[in-house]
Amino acid sequence: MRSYGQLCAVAKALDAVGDRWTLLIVRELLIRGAARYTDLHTGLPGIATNLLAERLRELEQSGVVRRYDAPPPVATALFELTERGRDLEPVLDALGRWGGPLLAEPDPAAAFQTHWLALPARLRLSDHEPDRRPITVELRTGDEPLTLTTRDGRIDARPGAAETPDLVLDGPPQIVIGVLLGTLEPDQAQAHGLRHEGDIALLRRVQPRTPGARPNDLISPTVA
Amino acid sequence: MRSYGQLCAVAKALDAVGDRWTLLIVRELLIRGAARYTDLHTGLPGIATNLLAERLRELEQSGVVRRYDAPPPVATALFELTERGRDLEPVLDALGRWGGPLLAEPDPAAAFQTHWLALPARLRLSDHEPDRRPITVELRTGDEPLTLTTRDGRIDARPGAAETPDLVLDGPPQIVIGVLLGTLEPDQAQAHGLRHEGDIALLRRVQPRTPGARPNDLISPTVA
DNA sequence: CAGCATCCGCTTTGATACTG
DNA sequence: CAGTATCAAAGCGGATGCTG
Repeated sequence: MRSYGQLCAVAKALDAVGDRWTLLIVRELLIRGAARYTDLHTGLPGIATNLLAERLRELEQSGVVRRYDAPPPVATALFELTERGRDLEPVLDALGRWGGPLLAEPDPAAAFQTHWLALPARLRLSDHEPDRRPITVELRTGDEPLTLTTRDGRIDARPGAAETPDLVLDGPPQIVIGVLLGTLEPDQAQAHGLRHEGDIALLRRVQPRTPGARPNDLISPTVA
Repeated sequence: MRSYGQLCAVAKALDAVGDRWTLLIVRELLIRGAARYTDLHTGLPGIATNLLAERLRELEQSGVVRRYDAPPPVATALFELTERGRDLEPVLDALGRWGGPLLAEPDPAAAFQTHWLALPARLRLSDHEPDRRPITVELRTGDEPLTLTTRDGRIDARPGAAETPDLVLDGPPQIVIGVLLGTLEPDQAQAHGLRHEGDIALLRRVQPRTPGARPNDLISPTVA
């Protein structure tokens, strides 16, 4: 992109990561750690392959992304964030918090991939009772299951099913997101297609405590 | 802009404010409060006038900006952020913190306007001794002076000179920024053109205490 | 003058095809 | 798998003109 040419920290940041797709590439790398080109391409539905290649080059150039050859027997190129790149997490966090309410608008054409939930899960959920036995929540709401586990007061998110989940949530993505973030009450969520197995009361242990999210905020009137 | 079409809070946020210039328009409105079209245009050097008009329309559409007619005798249109728009402040804050180190690269072509300092001043400086007499710092480093004053532990920034400043800083923008944020030691700053009148020791009262910014971080080796 | 709209050349993006 | 090549469409930047 052409530089804004302004001696301003915000403008300089946007010079580096303000291009179309760039921050979503960072999102993918924050979620996945190291990733292959193909992983990034499938995690960013809609991106043109030449753009992905060009953005990765620019991000490498600006010190946000590191590219390296995976050791044998993998023998493929991998991309990962540098420390400077991981420093973008607060930017993604702020954008995600601001954008959260926008998920309420029904958008039937929107793509959804379960691993996208890993970022809000790590940034916005936590374990309020870290001294009790760890718990495992399995989400079934997209292309693959996602498993959340508590560890040291924080939440880990990993793709795949859990062996012995304490709670399984199954339903439309918007509803699962809403019930996880506490913007949708469980009974409301069930009316919108949420199904669960296990102890739904465990949710309170990980939901954000911060007020500010009013109940049903995430669900627009047309849905609710 | 074309939507990313992804059910992800970050992608939705970028759908709304990811367009070129959009977040810089929000920056101007965060700094200025209410602003006229012409104020925005001069505060955003390089933007095409039709783009500014189009972005303002989009921001109004998405509930970020409110447009209204100023009461007589002003009789001009004013733009200001809605509450939803002011909620973008953490996004600008995160971007600015990440972009701060990029200001170190010398960029002779870059434009600079003093009022841009008002945002980092409010977000990153504070008064660590709010019970003492308020202080006033005048910055002379761009198109117009900027005056910082302490109030209730926070920092107000207003354009214009101070009547009786406790400290006046004068010098190149990068140097003044560095010395304010504490990434440049006063003696180093003086070697790079900083001049001051008054009590330079007052700086410690408002500089960020957060570590993380290492001395001279803001000044690249080629400058320092 | 403030607040745009129009026009035009240039750059960026998106979609698809192709390659080592 | 990991891209490059190609080309049409959309977006942007700059200049200019219009309107209250």
